[in-house]
Amino acid sequence: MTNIQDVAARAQVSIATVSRVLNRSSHKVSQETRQRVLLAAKELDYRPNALARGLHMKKSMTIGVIIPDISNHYYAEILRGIQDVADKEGYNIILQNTDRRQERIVKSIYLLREKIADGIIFSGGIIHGFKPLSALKELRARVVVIGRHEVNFPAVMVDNIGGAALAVQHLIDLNHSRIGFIGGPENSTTASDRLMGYKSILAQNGCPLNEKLITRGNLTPKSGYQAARRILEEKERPTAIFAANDQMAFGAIYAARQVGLQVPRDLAVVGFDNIPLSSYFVPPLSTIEIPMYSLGAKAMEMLTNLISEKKIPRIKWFKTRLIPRESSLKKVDKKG
Amino acid sequence: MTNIQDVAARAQVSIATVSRVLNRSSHKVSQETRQRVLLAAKELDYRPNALARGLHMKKSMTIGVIIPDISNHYYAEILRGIQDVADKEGYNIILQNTDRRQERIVKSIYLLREKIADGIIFSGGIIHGFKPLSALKELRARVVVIGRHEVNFPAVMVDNIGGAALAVQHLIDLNHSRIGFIGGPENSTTASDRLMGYKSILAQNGCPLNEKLITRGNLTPKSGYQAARRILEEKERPTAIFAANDQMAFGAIYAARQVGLQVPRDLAVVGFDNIPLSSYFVPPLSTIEIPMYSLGAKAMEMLTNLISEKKIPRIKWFKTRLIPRESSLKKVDKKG
DNA sequence: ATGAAAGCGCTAACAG
DNA sequence: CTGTTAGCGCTTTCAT
Repeated sequence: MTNIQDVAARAQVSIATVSRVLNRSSHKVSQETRQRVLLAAKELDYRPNALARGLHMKKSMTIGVIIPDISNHYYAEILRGIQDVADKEGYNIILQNTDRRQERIVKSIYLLREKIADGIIFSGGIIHGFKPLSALKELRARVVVIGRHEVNFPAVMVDNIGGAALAVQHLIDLNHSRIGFIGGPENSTTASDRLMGYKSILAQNGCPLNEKLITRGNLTPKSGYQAARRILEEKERPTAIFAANDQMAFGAIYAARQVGLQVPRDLAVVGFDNIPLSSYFVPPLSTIEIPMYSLGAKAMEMLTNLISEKKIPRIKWFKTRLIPRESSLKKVDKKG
Repeated sequence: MTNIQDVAARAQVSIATVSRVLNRSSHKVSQETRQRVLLAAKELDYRPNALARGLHMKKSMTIGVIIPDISNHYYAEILRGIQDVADKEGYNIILQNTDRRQERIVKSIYLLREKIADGIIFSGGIIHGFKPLSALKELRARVVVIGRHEVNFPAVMVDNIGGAALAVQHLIDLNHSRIGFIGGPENSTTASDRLMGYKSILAQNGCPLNEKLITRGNLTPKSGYQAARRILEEKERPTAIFAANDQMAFGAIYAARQVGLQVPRDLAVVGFDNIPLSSYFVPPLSTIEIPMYSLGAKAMEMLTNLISEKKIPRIKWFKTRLIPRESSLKKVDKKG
C-alpha cells in the first residue's frame, strides 16, 4: 500500500507539502510543486489512509445507522434516503440491525463509539436505561432519531397518530363501525402511535371500542394473515380492518379471501406506508402515505448540520396522506 | 473521551499492561493486576479507539458491501445474511449503493480502500475496466462476489439459468407455448442469465422464439406492469408470462387484470425470488425460490475465511426450486 | 514556500 | 510479570 511518504519521495517534497496539496489546505504551495505532487499521487494511485487521518482529526467521516431490520422495506427506504445525503456530504454508513433487541442496541452504540462515528441515526426500538444513553452522549457522536422517543434528541417525526386517524375516519365515513386493528411490535412507538390514532378517532366518532378486534403482528404478510384470521373468527366480525403496515394489510386481504370474503365488498382493508407495490396489489390497497425516503434524507441532513454545529430544528415533522384505493372502496368497474 | 492512558493511570500500570489485559493477549499478567485493569476500564467505561488499533494492525474489522440498491428487497435480504454472519465474526459493514452506475462502483471501491476495509462483497452490476480492478487488488481487501462475473474472484452463485428453465418448463408442461418474458436491467448478469434460461428451454422444447414477447423492466412492480401491458398488446398474445423477479410479476398480474384477463385462467404468471409476499398475493404467485439470505451469509463466511487465509471453494453454488402456486395453475377450489 | 517534528491512541517487540 | 518505546500514516504547528 502506497502511503504519503511514497508520494513525497517521488515528488521530491516533504510529506507536509503532500498533505497540504491533497487537502487543498489554505496554506500556500507554489504552482510548480503542487503539480509535481499531484502527478506523483496520480502515478502511484495514492489514497490517504482514512484510519490515520481519522485518528489525528478525531473524525471518521462515518456515521452509524441503527435500525431493527434492513430487510423490512420501511427501513430499507429510510436508509436509502440517509445514504444518498451521506454520499453527497462525504459520509459513510455503518449499518447495525438490532431486531429491536435491547442488548444489540446497546452493543451497537458502543461499537459505533469505538469506531469514532461522527454521528448516529437511530430508528425503531427504544433505548432503555442510563448506561447506553450516557455512552451515547459521551460518544462525541451527534444523534438524530427517527420517530418518537423517550429521550430528547433532535428528531424526525411522522404524524402516525394523525395518519391512523385518517385511515380510520376514512372507514367510518364509508359507514363501517366494526373496524379491526392489526398493530405492530410491542416496543415500537410507531406502531403504538398508530394504535392510539385508531382508538382516539373511534372514540371521537362515538364508536364502541372492542378489544377483541385489536391484535398484533410483526409487520410481515404472514403475521398480518394470522392476525386477520383471528379477528375474522370473532362472532361480531368486523367489516373493515386497518393494518399498521401494508405488508400486514396484504396478509389480511389474503386471509379474507381464504375465509370466503371479498375485498372490498365484504371487508374493507386499509394499510399504512404506501409501499410501491400497494397500487399494484389485487385489489389496489388503500393506505396512508408516509415519506420514508425523505425521513431518512432529512435525518441525515439534520445530522450533518449538527456535526458542523449549525442550528437545526429540534423536531422536523412529516405529514401523512390518505390514498384511497379499491381495497376500501366499492369496486369501480374497470374496462375488463 | 477516555483512552488507554487514563485506564493505565487509574490502574497504576503501564499502557502495555492494559493493552495486554484487554486483548486477552497470551502474554502473562498476574491475576491481581489483571483485576485492577479490568476494574479501572469498567469504571471509566473505556472502549479502545478502533481507528488507532486499525492503524497499527492494518486491519479495520470492517468490510464493504457494494450493491445496486438497498431498497430492493433482493439486496436487502442478501445484506441481512451478510450482516448476521459479520456480527458473529466481529466485522462491521460499510454499505455502498451504486444504482449500477459505473462511476459509483469505482468510487466505492476507492473509498473502501481508503477506509482500509478488510474485504469486499460485491453484488449486482459489473466492474468494467482495469483501473478499478487493480484498485481492488491493490486494496489489501479480499473480495467475494455474488453472482456471475467477468472477473475471477471467489463467488457465490445461483443457478439462474436453471431456475429460469424450471419456470419456463413448468409453463410448457402446462401446455403454454406463447410465453412472454419480462427481463431485468441490461447490465445485470443475473437478469441476463434468466433470459438465457428462458431461451434455451424454449429451444429445447421446440418452441419458436418470438422476440416481440421479450421485454425488460427495472425490477419494480410498475415496470413489470408496463412491460406486461406492452406484451399483452401483441396480436399473438402470450398465454403465459415469466418475469425475472416477483415484483415485476405482481405488476404483470395487475396488468392482466387491467386488460380484463384473469390469472391464471387467461394468463399464467411465474416470478422469480419467492419473496415473503409471494404466497400472500392474490392469486398466490408461482415462482422460483432463491435463498437470498443464504447467499449473503455464505458470501460473508467465505470472506472471513479468505481474510484469515483459510482455504475456500472458488465457487459456491446455490440451487433454485420451483414453487408452483395459483398464478400458474388452474384455480383449486378453496374453502371459500 | 517548504520542511522537521510532535502526536492522535494503540499494539508489540524488546528490556529488564 | 511489567514497563519503555518505536512506530502505524496522517495533519498541523512551528521553524526556517
